[in-house]
Formats: sequence, structure tokens, C-alpha cells
Amino acid sequence: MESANSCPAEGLLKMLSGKWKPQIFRIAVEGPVRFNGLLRQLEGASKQSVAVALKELEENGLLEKVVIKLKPLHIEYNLSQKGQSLIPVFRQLESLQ
Amino acid sequence: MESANSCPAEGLLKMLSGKWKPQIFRIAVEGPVRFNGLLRQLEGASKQSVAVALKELEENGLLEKVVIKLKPLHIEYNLSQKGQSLIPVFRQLESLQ
DNA sequence: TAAGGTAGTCATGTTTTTCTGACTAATTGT
DNA sequence: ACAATTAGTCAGAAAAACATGACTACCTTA
Repeated sequence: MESANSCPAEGLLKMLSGKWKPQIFRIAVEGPVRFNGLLRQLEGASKQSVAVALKELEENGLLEKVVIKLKPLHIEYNLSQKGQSLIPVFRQLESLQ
Repeated sequence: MESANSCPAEGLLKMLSGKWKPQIFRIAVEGPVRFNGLLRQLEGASKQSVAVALKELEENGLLEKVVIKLKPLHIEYNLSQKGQSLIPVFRQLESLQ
């Protein structure tokens, strides 16, 4: 049982909480990300963690999964509309420190 | 060993991550908070968790501890300057949903 | 003197999150 | 045929977060 979310900001904070999601989000702001690419960039991250993080970011509508049917079959994750709407918040957080 | 924080927003996200910190922060925006008061308001939260959350929020400079030397000795936690600077970010997060 | 409220701490146990390493499956290059 | 790259999944172990209940210490009221 989950109690009703009485704090609206809490949901979005939760979507970005965890060991790797903030970094994945930041990288995704720069451009499309891919599974193995992230695995290389995020030192110490396990396949498992990256897979779960990507899945949840997608489920929460922050990233969009795109299958590219070329050559060795690529899968990209792009920032969704909702994801892009979070960029200003991120910028604001960065400016505070 | 903690790797250098390459994502500036990440630090602040971490300061607000956890089961109770977002709610505590939100309540603190309304006014001073106290230990037992929070324990009553946050259904399901343990003394332990509230104590740790308050300590970390204070260590991270988002809350300020104030000892009120009256009657049965009260301890208040107020939003610091830094904590107040986070309010607009919270508002923005709320507006996004 | 005992009860109740203040604000916690501490040891222990459970639950959640994360990591490790093996494995799958399709495609490409040697 | 074999190795490597793509993108994962899965079982199990370790680590981190959280809950439970007992306990401390100070102060006030009955």
C-alpha cells in the first residue's frame, strides 16, 4: 500500500532518485543515449542498474526508447517532452549549489 | 571512495532523496518543524529515520537547528537561506507534475 | 514520587537497492 | 567456425536504507 502522494514535487524527485538516474538524465540532455555507451561512461555502474534505470526513466515518461533498425540494431533513448520540461529545473539546481 | 561529482544538480538531488526528506522539506517550508511533530505528521516514519533525515538536512545546510531554552526545552529546525533558495525549484517541480 | 512530554540514541532485524558474474540472442567481422 | 558487439536477463550476494522496540536524559505537572 502506498499512501497518497501529498507532495507533488515528490513524484518527480523519485523519478530522478537513485544512484545513476541523475547522471543518465544529464547525459541524455546532451543527446541520445545507448545502453553500452552509458555502461562505459558510468564508472562502477552494473548492467543491471543501467537497465533498470533506463526502464524506469522510460516508464516514467522522461525518456523515449527508439529502435534503430540499421546494421547491428541500435536502441536509443531520447529525452521526451516531459524530460525536456525538466531541463530548466536541472539548470536551476546547478545554479544554486 | 566517492568519485568527483560531475553533475552539479546531483548533489542537491541527493540532499532531498530518501523516503522522508522531501516531505520534511515541504513541511519545513510552511514553518519551523520539530522532532516529535514530524513523527506525528509522517505516518509510518520511525524515530530513527526522522532523526537521520533531520541531521542530514542540517549537515547539508538546508535546515538550521535552533534550541529554544524555554519551558520543556524545544528544538526547532528552520529552513536556511540555502533551503529557501530551493523553494522555487520545488514550485517548478510541482507545476510540472 | 510517579507519569508524561521534550529529543533523541542504540542494537537488531527486515526490506530495498545495487553489484557480480553467468547467460541469452541476434548480427558482424576474421 | 569463432570472436566481438549489440542489448539485455537472471540468480545470488553484498550494501544501504529503513523500521522496531528498548533505553537515556532532562524538565514539568500531579
